[in-house]
Amino acid sequence: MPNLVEICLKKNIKLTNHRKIIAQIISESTDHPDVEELYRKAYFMNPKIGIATVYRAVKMFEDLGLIARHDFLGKGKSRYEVLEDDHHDHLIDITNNQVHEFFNAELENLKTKIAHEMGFELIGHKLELYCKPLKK
Amino acid sequence: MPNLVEICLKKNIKLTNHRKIIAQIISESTDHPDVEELYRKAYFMNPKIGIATVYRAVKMFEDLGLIARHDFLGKGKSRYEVLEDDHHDHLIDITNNQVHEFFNAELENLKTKIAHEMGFELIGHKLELYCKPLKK
DNA sequence: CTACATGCAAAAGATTTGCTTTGCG
DNA sequence: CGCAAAGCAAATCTTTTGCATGTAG
Repeated sequence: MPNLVEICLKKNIKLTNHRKIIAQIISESTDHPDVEELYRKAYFMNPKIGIATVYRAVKMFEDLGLIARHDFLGKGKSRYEVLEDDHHDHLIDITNNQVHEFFNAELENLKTKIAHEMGFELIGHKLELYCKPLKK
Repeated sequence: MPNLVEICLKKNIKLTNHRKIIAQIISESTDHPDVEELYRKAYFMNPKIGIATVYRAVKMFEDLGLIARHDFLGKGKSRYEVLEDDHHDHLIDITNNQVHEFFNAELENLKTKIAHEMGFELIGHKLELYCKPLKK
């Protein structure tokens, strides 16, 4: 489990107290929280934190490439997760909106191969599988 | 090239004049237009068309499963394309934001297989490759 | 006449920004 | 003191909605 605070320390990214709290909350989350949820938890830790600070912090982390922003199902709301060195994709259970992460090497190779065949170098990628549970 | 107007006729979906214009514009587009672009072109065809009608029309077509909505690069703006029976994915050239479509059977099979292995039935999926051109 | 579509403007929801204040070196 | 960060509220941007009007069958 990657800790955003440690990552920032390692990269010499200075964190203010407010940003440290926000980074910690993102790190501890396993459910791809949105800004509202981050704000609620940050507010609980320190009621002096405003929502604009949360927005500015996630934008900063995103620009630094430390977290990823998602908008599962195109609901128009950004949800965040710490970016680790490895890459993973997302499977969304549409019956309960739960997000499952997975990694598949074959898939990663195929992505790169397809891009190459089309004359491109793969920089980033996003794959979301929308599913419902198999009936037994 | 699929024509949304014809698809609607075939499915007994009644189109008003305004919706017919909007459907036609979507069909003729190859560049995944956003609402603003659709509205501009529709307005050119008939200045009595309001932007709310465009929003209502694309929502209707989307709910009917006739068009797909994308938000490439998470810019917060919806862009549309006619949904054909076949499925394709998107490769976005980040140097000029151009969208290239592609289809890869191996990839499609792999998606289904991964979902199954995780205990799910694949309903929908979205894959976007963000790339830059290979240097020669 | 009835039901649905539409225009317009207002509302809503997410995010950004301007400006002033705060806080830490 | 000096500068970045943060709070707050206003602004912005996309999309939705309420309501009165228009239109087709």
